[in-house]
Amino acid sequence: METPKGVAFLLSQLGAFGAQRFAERLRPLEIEPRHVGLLRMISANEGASQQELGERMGVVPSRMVSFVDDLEKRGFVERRRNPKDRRAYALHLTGKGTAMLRQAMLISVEHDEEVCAPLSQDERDVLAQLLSRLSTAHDLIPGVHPGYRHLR
Amino acid sequence: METPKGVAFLLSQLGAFGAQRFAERLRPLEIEPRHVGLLRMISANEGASQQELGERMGVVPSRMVSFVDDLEKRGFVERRRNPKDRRAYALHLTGKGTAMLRQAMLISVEHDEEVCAPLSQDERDVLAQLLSRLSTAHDLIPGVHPGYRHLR
DNA sequence: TATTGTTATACTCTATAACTATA
DNA sequence: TATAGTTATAGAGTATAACAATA
Repeated sequence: METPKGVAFLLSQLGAFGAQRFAERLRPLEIEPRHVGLLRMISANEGASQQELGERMGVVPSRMVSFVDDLEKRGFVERRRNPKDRRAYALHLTGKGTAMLRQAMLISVEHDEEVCAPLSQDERDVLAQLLSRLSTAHDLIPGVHPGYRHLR
Repeated sequence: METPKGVAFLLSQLGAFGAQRFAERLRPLEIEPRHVGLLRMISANEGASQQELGERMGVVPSRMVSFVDDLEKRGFVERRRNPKDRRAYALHLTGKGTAMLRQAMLISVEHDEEVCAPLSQDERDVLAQLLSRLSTAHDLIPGVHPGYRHLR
């Protein structure tokens, strides 16, 4: 029974490897990949409520609480009461949060450079294009990682 | 702050998506992706000891116990005492285990087909070749998923 | 003493469901 | 009654360390 050389296995293997390396790179900032994802999500949807974001990311409400707590404790995010509906919060990045997001994005670029280092520039372009098409064709949401999702 | 379009994120996103789909496909067999990995590992290393395999897969000894337990309970694997060293087991696939592995490999091929469906045959070949090169360049072990590894 | 496998334990993560406050 | 957010809780997964048998 030979070793699988399928594309799906390689994607999963490389994806998991890259995610681990990215987490290591972020460690000095005392932040995790999923927090970067949430910071980006808030930045792209300023003022959205917790559950709105949770729905887009596939995160259950109770989990969103501690998730946002993490970022609020560190001073990266503010929960502002929505005067129109005082049950809901409006989430906003603080200056500190914006700065942290920017740093994380820089690390993300470095990380990408490391992952693609074995390829020429042309090859990277081809790879990026093929992966983008797969991602789109399988209805994956840009910037949303399926690891956030709970199945079923 | 724009959506990341980096290769590393796409790999992680597609890899996680594919892993979830593969797990769904295996569900009727009441087996999980990691068990398939272990079956394959045993098949490729008949007679190896638990800890030998654990070392190759990056799985800690205590975890290997319940891992192998799972497969033994289902009758897929046999623990045979090694007469040369009666502390160690020699792991072997049963006929049932071989049949299950074969079935899982068929599903794996179907799964690969699904993941690659949006691409032409030529594009799949290009993608497979680029991913293989990345995997090799980053010293990933063929058929061994980093998710089995504990970091540090 | 060292090594293979096992068990006990403690810790983390997460989903479900009950709860509160507002609507 | 319904909804946003929260808390309590229980279950799964996993690593560490202590342990038994054998070397």
